Amino acid sequence: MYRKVINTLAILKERGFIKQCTGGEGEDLEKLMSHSKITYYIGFDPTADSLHVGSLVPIMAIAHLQQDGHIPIVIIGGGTTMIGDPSGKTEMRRIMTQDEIETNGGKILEQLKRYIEFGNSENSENAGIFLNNAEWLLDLNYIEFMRDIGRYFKVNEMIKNETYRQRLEREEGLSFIEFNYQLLQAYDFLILFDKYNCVLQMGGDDQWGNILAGIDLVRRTRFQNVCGLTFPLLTTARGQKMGKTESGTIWLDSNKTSPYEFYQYWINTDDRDVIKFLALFTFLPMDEIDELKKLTGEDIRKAKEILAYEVTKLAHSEMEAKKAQESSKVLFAKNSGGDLSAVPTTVMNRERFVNGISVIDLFFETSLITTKTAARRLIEQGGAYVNGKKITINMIVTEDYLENNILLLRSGKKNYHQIIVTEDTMKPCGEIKHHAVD
RNA sequence: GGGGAGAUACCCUAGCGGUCAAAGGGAGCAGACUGUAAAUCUGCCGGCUAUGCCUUCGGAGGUUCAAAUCCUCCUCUCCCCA
Repeated sequence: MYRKVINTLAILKERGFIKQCTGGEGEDLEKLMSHSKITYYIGFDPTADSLHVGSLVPIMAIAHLQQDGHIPIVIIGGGTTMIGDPSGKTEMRRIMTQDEIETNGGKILEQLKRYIEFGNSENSENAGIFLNNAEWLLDLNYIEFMRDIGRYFKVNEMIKNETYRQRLEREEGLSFIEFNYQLLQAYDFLILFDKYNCVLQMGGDDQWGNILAGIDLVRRTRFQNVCGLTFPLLTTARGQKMGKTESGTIWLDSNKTSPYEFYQYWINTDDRDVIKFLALFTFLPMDEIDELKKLTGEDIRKAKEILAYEVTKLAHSEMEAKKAQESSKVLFAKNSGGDLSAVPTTVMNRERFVNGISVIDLFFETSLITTKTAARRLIEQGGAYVNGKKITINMIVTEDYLENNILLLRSGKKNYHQIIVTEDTMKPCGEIKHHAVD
């Protein structure tokens, strides 16, 4: 391991993971962590069947701590999701079934395994623990809960909380079950403290109030000091939410966002974000990152390439990262003859080209555009290319255009798509899905 | 429970009988410039078998030659009072 710094917290701090921390500058936590290995937890939202780039901050934070020997607990909010966290939401969230949550949770666990070690047995001293809080929330008895837990929450304190105050002030309405969210999350912390001696909860900065509520609950019921830590809520330099692009969310699931697209997302990082992202989303040592910080102008692209490669390697695999990198180099750095297999691909039968296929139809059948009107517009505006040549609206593409049974389409400056032509008439047409391979 | 306001394209928002596929802004796309960055400027921005046709203005009906605009009912949202 590259680690030179002993103090884990210092690592998180210097890499930009810490927004707020209990105990001033985190002295309490520092003390706790220096004495012994601690158990800490983060909750993930199981509302989607995949995590996305926005979840990478907590994931990396968990990984850093685990690499230092601490024991992570990941919980998915199977119980709390059924209520919906009002934090920062203007509307109530859709209520999901346990089934959906279970399924999503399973997929999320698989993704987390790339970053965090979860041992089923005692194969590791600090293997991660994966839990669904439905386990203890679903069977709660209302009266008992009110008596044992509810009594510790003062409504006048709660409504001072930013989360609730906004909702109350705007008179948008805050339903009683949403108001209870904080109690449940605090209760999670208490349960984890009791069962696993979990002493630290981490989360996005919007979770600060909920985390403090949990800390209070443990103090009041168990007379023990536990800690909390929040991550900054990241936006890109342009003010976009992390992981959201024009074309949608950047998922960790390779079926939803291919490794190539994933790589492209990162290599297109804004200049101003590169160093910050290297620190947060890769395990590169800080002194190396400091070196990259010296790059200016066009050279910053080198740092972006490293960022894209490293992050893709973590999320998918070294092989996928290499393929994505090579394909990108062929397309953008004009390294000819390289491997283009990572580029989004559509397979079509040779038959289609015998009589020729109109460029509108050709583009329409790829994921480059979604309607024929868009295809027409793209071509008319001069943004469509086949094999690097600008095309016109009436063009018909025939076998003559094929180069080794491949057509390379381009939309705009940087959206590539290849069409592979097959002789086999039995093979169905369609997009090829990319799967991450270890 | 009483009173009021509203639901318009991806989002915000105008339109309030024909000239409305629907102003403006944002987002997005394309072009120029560049470094697969940012900023800036220009064009596009419902769909299609495309100088025309089709479907849109919460839902269902109705009035009219003509409805996003008027009427009726329904659904939902917000505000004020209790």
